[in-house]
Amino acid sequence: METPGSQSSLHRANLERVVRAVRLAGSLTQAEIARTTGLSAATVSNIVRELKDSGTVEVTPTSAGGRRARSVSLSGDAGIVIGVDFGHTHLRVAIGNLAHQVLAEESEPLDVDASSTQGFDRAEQLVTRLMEATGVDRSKIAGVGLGVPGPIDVESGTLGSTAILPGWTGTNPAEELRGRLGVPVHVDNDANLGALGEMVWGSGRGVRDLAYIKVASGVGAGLVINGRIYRGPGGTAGEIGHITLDESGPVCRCGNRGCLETFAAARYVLPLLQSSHGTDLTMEGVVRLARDGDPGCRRVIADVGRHIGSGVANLCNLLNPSRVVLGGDLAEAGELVLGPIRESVGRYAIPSAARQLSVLPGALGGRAEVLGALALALSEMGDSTLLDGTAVGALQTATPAFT
Amino acid sequence: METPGSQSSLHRANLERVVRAVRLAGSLTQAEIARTTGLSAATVSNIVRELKDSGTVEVTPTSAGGRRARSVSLSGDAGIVIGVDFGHTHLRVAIGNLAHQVLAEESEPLDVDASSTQGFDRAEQLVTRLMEATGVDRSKIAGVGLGVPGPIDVESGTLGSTAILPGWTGTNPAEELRGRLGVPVHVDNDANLGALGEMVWGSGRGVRDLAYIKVASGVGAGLVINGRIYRGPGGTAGEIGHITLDESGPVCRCGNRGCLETFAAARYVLPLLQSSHGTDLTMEGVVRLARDGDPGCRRVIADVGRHIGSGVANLCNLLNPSRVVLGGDLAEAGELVLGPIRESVGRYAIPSAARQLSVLPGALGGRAEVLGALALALSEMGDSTLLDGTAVGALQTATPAFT
DNA sequence: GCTTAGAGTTCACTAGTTGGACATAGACGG
DNA sequence: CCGTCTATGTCCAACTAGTGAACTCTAAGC
Repeated sequence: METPGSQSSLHRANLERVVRAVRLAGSLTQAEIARTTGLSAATVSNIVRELKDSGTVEVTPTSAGGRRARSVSLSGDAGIVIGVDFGHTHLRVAIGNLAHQVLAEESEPLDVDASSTQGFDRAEQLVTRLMEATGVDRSKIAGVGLGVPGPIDVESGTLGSTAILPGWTGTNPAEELRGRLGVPVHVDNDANLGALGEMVWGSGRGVRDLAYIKVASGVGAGLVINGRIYRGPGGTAGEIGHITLDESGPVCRCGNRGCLETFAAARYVLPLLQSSHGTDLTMEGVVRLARDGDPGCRRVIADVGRHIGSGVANLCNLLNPSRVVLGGDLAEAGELVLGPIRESVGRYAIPSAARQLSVLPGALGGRAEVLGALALALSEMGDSTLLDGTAVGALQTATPAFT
Repeated sequence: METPGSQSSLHRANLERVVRAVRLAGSLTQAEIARTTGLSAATVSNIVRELKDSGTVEVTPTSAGGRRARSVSLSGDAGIVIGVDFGHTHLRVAIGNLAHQVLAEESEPLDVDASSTQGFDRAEQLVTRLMEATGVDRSKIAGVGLGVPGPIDVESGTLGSTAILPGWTGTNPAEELRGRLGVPVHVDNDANLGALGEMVWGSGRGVRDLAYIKVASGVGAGLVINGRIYRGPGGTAGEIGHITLDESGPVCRCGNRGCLETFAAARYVLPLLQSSHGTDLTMEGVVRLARDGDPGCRRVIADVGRHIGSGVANLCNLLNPSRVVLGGDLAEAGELVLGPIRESVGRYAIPSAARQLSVLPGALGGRAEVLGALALALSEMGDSTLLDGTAVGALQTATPAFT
């Protein structure tokens, strides 16, 4: 069945080429498809017919302006994907279609200490509710992307260190959700998904090499290299939170001293303000106070920024990305934290690496991870879900918007 | 002419598939080619005939053992590639064929302060001499890989900071050599080429993600990610020498303080031994003395190792490679330096990242860079030199042994 | 209303892969 | 020593799929 060098494989590649072109552009006429893909008009004509028959694509008879151009676009209801994001304090679900449009999105608070069963129950309920709200049939689900706030082995789907999610010890979140929803579930950690989300929909659009730094209760980074999430052979790439900034600094939960995390993560930073600002402060609260002018909070945030900048400088020297996107609660602080980051990067990175680097706040806020989960589902579907007429009848390109 | 989705492109892909299979295996019968590539026997038959006619491949009429299997192998003289490596104190040239065999190799001392013209003259002479020694016709040269010991913009071929190679200011080494040899020249810096060399022929075989750390007069790293050299959008990835280990450490030539380089590079380390061991010490000398038991040299090398280990730990946390290969003069120290590196990595990297990391000495010694230059020439030839019957008549696969 | 130019379709042609038939040649057994 | 067997490589007819050219269609512009 698999004939890797045959004409049919060429045909499939051409189908994917067309779908990718349409997805990137939103909608195109056949002539435009022919120009952008380099295929001949005749071939495009055949391919579009085939895609139309399989329901992957919609042809709107008359378009704007011109002579008689029929515009081709991905049919929104050919299939949908679902993104699920478990955070430390929330659960978030989004539903999108193959055209990269978000149809519905909702979040609700969720206690970290909730048992995993309870978490999955809530997730399933929320998915069901949103599916009903959008009115799409459940059989249309083509895939699910799942985000968890901790180290996870993408291959096996098992959680790494379970110290972070105590209630989840021994569970396999992807398997769990697959069992409940009956569709393939792809899982990754929150930093990687944030990177993916910002890359497809947010501050990382058009960039092939970026680092997404998420500062929350921990500090993590999602790395995009050559347009793809890079996880490393062991799956633990991006652990920027545990690079050493000061060998004799505070002891970190990882067992070392002076990790970036001990200078930047909420659990180490908030206590600094306890005596002056009370004990029930959150990172969000600190950011809000800082924006309102509170000098102590401003100082703390600037210090955090400087330390993050040191870490980012090391990252730049090693990887030389063209963009760094800051996510997590801290990103809300805007220039209050970005300024010090840029300053530190300018000081500690070699000039040629820092020169063409831009440091931006994430454009998606807390939505980055769910949307990244959507993107994960879309991209993973890529080459596995073929258009074999059956099932969703959908045809997806590999790495949708990553070209 | 370029029809990205046509049958001819499929045909070309199949040609490359066959050549790649043959290259990886050394020699194969047609039936074996059919099995490994998944193509049908008939197609293989046609392709082999075509390749034989174009001179890319040789068919030895009778092979070992079996019925009547004719074994197919790359014809050694279908085309050759040349690697040229400029070091701080030497010039090295190697000649190889398309079958990944090194035909000749030679090095001679070269003063860094030599004018660039003199350097290129010497390189041209050495190439000519080796070509005569191997008896291969000059027209067979398919490509040249060139290594320079400093930052270079691979796209434009221009040298970056010329502080390191003062006599070379304003030259474009690739252009220069292209002019003299009349063939395409591809250039990269020494660390990247060392990584490539070790990956194809040395300690990095079979690994898709590795870092090659070269410690010489400076400290640099060549990163291999997903089987390809990663240079970063700005071309300066791998600058591990300038990650900050100690914010109040010694001032580095880059303008910062406490860079890894100030603890590990020859120019900063050798002075430590001046008062006790005299002034005309080289890194090689220190390594030799250390191996012979000199306690001062041992201590210095161990300290260097510990600092390198700190840098490598940061690199592991960020990139999580499966292997780190140590190159440069320092690698000769073997366990004297690798031990402390491993120890530091174990201490400063998070356990899950360090767990499946192996730290090995380079297997190629000072040859890593030239051989990497060969590999660069081979891989760059890949998709640009098509088999259009003309010229070398050669057909190369993209990224020869990197699959 | 006529012309025109770009859009999409049809058709004959061609490139290229495939399965099956066929020839070949060594190995094995009698 | 000879027939049989088996795997190899080649040839041929069938089939798949892309392409250029001719053709049709529509709306804009004069």
